[in-house]
Amino acid sequence: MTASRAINGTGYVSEDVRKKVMQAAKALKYRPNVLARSLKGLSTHAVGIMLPDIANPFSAQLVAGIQEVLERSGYTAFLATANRSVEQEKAALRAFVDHRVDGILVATRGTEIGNEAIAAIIREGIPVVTVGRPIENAPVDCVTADHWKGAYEAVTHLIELGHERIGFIGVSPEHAANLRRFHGYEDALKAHGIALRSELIAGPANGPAYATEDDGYAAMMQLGRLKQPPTAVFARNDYTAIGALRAAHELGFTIPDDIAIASFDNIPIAAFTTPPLTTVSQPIGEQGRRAAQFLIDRIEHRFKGQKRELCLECHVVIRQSTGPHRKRSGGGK
Amino acid sequence: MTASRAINGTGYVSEDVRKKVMQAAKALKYRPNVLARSLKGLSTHAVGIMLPDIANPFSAQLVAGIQEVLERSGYTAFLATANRSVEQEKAALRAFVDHRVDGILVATRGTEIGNEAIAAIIREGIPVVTVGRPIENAPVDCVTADHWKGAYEAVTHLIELGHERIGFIGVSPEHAANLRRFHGYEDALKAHGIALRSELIAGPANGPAYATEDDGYAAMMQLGRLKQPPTAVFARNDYTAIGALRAAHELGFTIPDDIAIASFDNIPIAAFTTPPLTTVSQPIGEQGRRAAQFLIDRIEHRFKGQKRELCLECHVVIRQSTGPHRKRSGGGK
DNA sequence: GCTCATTGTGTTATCGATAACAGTGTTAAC
DNA sequence: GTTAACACTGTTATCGATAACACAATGAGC
Repeated sequence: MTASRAINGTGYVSEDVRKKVMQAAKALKYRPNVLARSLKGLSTHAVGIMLPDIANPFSAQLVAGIQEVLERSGYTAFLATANRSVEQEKAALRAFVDHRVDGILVATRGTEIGNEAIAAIIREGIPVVTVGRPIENAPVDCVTADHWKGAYEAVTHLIELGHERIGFIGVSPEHAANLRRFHGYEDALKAHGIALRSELIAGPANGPAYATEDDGYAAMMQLGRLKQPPTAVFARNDYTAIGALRAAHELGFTIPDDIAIASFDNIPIAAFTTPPLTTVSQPIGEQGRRAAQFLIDRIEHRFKGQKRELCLECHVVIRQSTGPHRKRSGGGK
Repeated sequence: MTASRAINGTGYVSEDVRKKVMQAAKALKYRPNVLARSLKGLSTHAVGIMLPDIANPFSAQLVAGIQEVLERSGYTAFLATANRSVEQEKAALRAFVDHRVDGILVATRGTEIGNEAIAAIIREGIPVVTVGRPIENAPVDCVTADHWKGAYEAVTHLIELGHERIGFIGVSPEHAANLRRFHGYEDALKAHGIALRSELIAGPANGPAYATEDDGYAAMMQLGRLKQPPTAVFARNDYTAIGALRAAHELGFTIPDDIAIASFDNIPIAAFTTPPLTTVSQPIGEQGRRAAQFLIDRIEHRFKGQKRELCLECHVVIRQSTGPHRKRSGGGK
């Protein structure tokens, strides 16, 4: 009808009629049916956000950043969680597509299958932007933090404190290859002329997927029982570091005197552990804001290039878990 | 077409045709258009979950519980966060309704306006179930934990340790009336013949809405500077308690010897503060599961009564922040 | 006065799924 | 052998919004 024109302000409508329509709309509490609209291929003004999980303080800050930008542009966000199950992730992505969101932000860890699912969505013409998960072979914009550099600087910090036997906790040697944080560790050692020792690398064997507190506990137990344990470890993330702390205490090590621990993420708990953790902080909110902007640019056809990638800086937060290193009586080869 | 019958398994379709349709569907990667379906008033098999925010570990556990049940019944969940803004909450609820979810789970704190928005949704025929937020005057099912009893038991624990001057942190005396945790505090004192002293109640003046770490800090500063400070405080939630801990340390109080602190929620950090917090744990996952079941019962018309309310038990987790009370030299009137 | 542009309004068709109905053929019942 | 019941399949109309078009009425320009 003419009503559609009046409400959307498109085409010719006399002021007179327009007012009447608006009044009637208010009186009847009219709300346009988003579904009917999108059935015709129009925008739903909704975007989906795919998260690894919700417990994660990372997710919270990321979503806050994303929402800030989305709201400003009139988009609504629907969230979904994968809970580390590729099945759940695929189901949620499908649900987003089925409900015709205008675009999707993906912040889960990468897997082969997941990447294929994302590529399929792109092929359907729905824009996708990932956070912390660059995707090869598909025109998917990506925003990340420089995990490599963050890890590099944290490990350099350990080296500058005098450590030479520095372990890595949170991934098995076989799966370390595609973990940027591991490369940062590796390269920092190399840059200071320290040889990489695979016996100082410990973590779960289930691929590069994730690493939990329990994984950290197990890994530290393994390293702590070596004839010559490391004098410092870099943990892949704070949860892993917390598990490592627990193991170190049980083994009777004093932190940081016997073993210094640094990690990654700077989650809130990291400031409250005993001792508080030295860890790498990444600009999460900013990643969310940038990613959201990338997505909106795609949705509104303001950016049509092949692929944009953005990498933001991290910084090391120094706390007591790496306090000044004193050589142990029998230690230091 | 006949295709619809084949795919949905309704009405008569010969086995022969059914197979052909299924094959074609697979070949074309056919996905039914949920929107078109719901345009006809049918189910979208999606439900909305309205959360206060995401940082909250409460949200995480709640969603996990909810998802568990939803998934089993073939529903997809879309989450949204209110971030303490009634505006955002209303916008998100409207978005859920616009996108025709089958039902909504609401876990935000109550406000007058929010309640009215929920009542309006119910009137539109969309089932709503709330968690921890009973709503008067509307047929909204609700699942809660017994905050009253939890607080009652925590405060009783303090009393049994010998405390008599027990403060309450996290709400101003004027707004305490509709806070169940406060009533638990009040009634525990009364039951043990201890008079309520309004000078020992401190919290933000901005209504019963919420209380943060900063609120806890400010409140403890206020109580700690009294001529006769309390020997114990009960904090409305763990964040508030953490702020209170910080203030107490700054004021030079030793916890628990000078002031014992108990709180509510048992968030993960609570086990890692110095000293670890005695706090009340509520069965969050179970609340989520029950609420989800309530909602599905409504959606699938398996329950048609006026209103169901369910209240689950809490329990006190004793840690070092309330360690055995030793009378202070000059204290204890 | 005629043509044409401009402004305003109503009509039809469409998106995809499906309910309701209208057919066709086949078998069973009396 | 006629009627009735059943099995199957195709047709039409519908949900709500809107693009595309058709049709008025008005005024400008020559």
